[in-house]
Amino acid sequence: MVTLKDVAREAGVSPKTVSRVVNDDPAVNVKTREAVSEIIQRMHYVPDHAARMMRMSHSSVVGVMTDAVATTPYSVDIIRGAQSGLREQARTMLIANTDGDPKQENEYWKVFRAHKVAGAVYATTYHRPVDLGAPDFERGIVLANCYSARRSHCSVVPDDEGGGYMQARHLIELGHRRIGIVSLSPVLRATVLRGAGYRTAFAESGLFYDPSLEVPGFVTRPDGGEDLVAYDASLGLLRRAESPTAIICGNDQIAVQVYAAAASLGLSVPEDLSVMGFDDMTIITHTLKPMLTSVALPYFEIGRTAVDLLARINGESEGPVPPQVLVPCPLVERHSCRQI
Amino acid sequence: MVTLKDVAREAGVSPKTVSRVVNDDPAVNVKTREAVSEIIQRMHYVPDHAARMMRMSHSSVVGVMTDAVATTPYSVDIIRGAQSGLREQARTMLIANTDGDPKQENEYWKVFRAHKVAGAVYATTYHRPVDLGAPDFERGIVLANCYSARRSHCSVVPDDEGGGYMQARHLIELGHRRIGIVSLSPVLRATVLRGAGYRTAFAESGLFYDPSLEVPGFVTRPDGGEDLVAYDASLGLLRRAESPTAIICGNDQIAVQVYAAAASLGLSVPEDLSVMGFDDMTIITHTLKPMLTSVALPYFEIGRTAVDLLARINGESEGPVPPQVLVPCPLVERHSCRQI
DNA sequence: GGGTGGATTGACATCGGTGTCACAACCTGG
DNA sequence: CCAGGTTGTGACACCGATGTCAATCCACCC
Repeated sequence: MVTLKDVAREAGVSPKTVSRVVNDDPAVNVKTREAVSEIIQRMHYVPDHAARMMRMSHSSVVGVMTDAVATTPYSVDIIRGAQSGLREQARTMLIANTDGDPKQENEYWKVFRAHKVAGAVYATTYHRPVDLGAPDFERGIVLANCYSARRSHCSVVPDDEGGGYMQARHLIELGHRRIGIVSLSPVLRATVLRGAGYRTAFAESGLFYDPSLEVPGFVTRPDGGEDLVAYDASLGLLRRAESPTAIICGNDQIAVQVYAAAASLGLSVPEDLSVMGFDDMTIITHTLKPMLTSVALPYFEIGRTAVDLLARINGESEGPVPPQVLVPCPLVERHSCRQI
Repeated sequence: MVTLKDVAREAGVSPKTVSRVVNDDPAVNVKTREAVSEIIQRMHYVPDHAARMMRMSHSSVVGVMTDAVATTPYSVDIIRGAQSGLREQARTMLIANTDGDPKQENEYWKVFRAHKVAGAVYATTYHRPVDLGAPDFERGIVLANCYSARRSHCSVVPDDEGGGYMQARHLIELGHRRIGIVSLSPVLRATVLRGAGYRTAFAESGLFYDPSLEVPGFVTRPDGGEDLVAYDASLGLLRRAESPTAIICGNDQIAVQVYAAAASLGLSVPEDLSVMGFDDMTIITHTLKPMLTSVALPYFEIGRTAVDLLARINGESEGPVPPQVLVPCPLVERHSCRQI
């Protein structure tokens, strides 16, 4: 390994001077700097992270702890977003996947401490409350896609209520008046929030919110798993005397089954029925025919915002540190909704 | 920060003895060990990774570099698999997402060097050849989901040929004789390999491979993007005089459109048409009605195998170091294929 | 000529662990 | 009772960087 001393010897200067060049200390003569830089290049010198970290007693690494961000495809974009932000901060990412096991979590908090990480992001697969307990970790923690019920850490979450509002309002603006809803499991926070959004949009336009037009697309089995029953649920909706002209779906998977149910009744999308998804999983939205209009979960932005917030908490960048940041869920228009 | 010395002072022993306890050195009296352990617990002492790494001049971190493992959902399982293996090795993971940009890659190879990572896994989104050039990195590198055309690094890749063989053979065993294929873009290595698999299965059973029954489900646009045209492609197949009784799909997205095309012709799956997917993306396979039989891409296993291989390269575990490991693609039976 | 001050540079201690080697205490057998 | 071995422990240097502070050089001014 090439060390600072090696470079110094080669350049005929002291190690400290090389250190100054490496760290862009302005108090170095231009000629010296150039000579040393040249030698650094030539010798492929890379400063030893461990030594630097030890001396400075903090590292340029941020820990990211997740329950199982891979389970829902695309929530992994939280990781990508975080990575993108960290790159700009010239930081790197130590990642820990705990499968939600508190024992593993504790272990990894220790690992983070051992690595003296500059802070941590705790990301979850679903938007939900978490209780971190009192992790053995003294640096800043930011929650991503989850929030602390006890408000003990600041959090970055998707604006599900706004997303629900967007879904409903877009359809209302297209002229729809009878709008069915095939929702996610009612225990999910997202379902509650989006429901609030629907109602706001309905109320704004003087529409009556008819509870019988909202049916669950997933049901919970006794064993805790979930069954997707959107096909039958939407069939029920579409067979009603006064059937809806549009259906809002709790996610894009539900939309797949709504398409199938409509097809089985000889209805075509969007001529006979407008369909609106949620999540904007391109693997589905681009695959359905016609391509599905959906409201996106801004995972990438959530990850990015989380690391930005972390930098603020650590005082490395300017700006306020709000206890919670809501990231908007943008509407992505494609071809499954039409004016009536 | 609590240091080794603090613990030593508190316990009335030398720092070296504490170090021995931390590292499970057997040459410590049981009573001493217990006393020291107790104090370590009480003081929440965590050994400083940086200091240890500096002294030992290697770290317990493995670098994982990816182009954009998040793009295809589930290929992120490579990361989960790697993590799972590393956990057993008591290692952690430094992750770098380069978006395939060689400049970023070079930057991150340096970061890996600076961190003295024990080795690196280079993972890609699609199964493809890569040319790493000569990265400025002296530790072991294992390729995951990609391979070196110049055989300069060892690799772990899915057995696409075997997967194609499984798809075809399963349908043949169910009695199908006219089998259509809606494939991926022909430029993909996966397409070529699976094609070989189909042919092997056909030949084994004395079936004639009819090229007119194979049509592409994706076409490449002039701008390099891909359009999913499986709907029309499969319509063409199904409208033929002697239409196929089963369709093999290049991936699960294609299967979605095959289902739709079949529905539009009044054909139902699997009664009138058996459909076989590839990739086993549960978000699709569990969503389609009936649920889709598919061949899984073993991303998790690929990630795990890659870090196991890395440990072998580094001599930390026993076993041979083959230049390439093929991970089988298992068939996952659901309800979209039936006996005829 | 001597003093002043800014610009550069270097000597040295230090961060928190671990390797090396010496040393004390305790056995064990002749 | 002592040589020789085993066991347990500690003193000390060192890994590779950086902070502190002092030294040196040079231009400039009175």
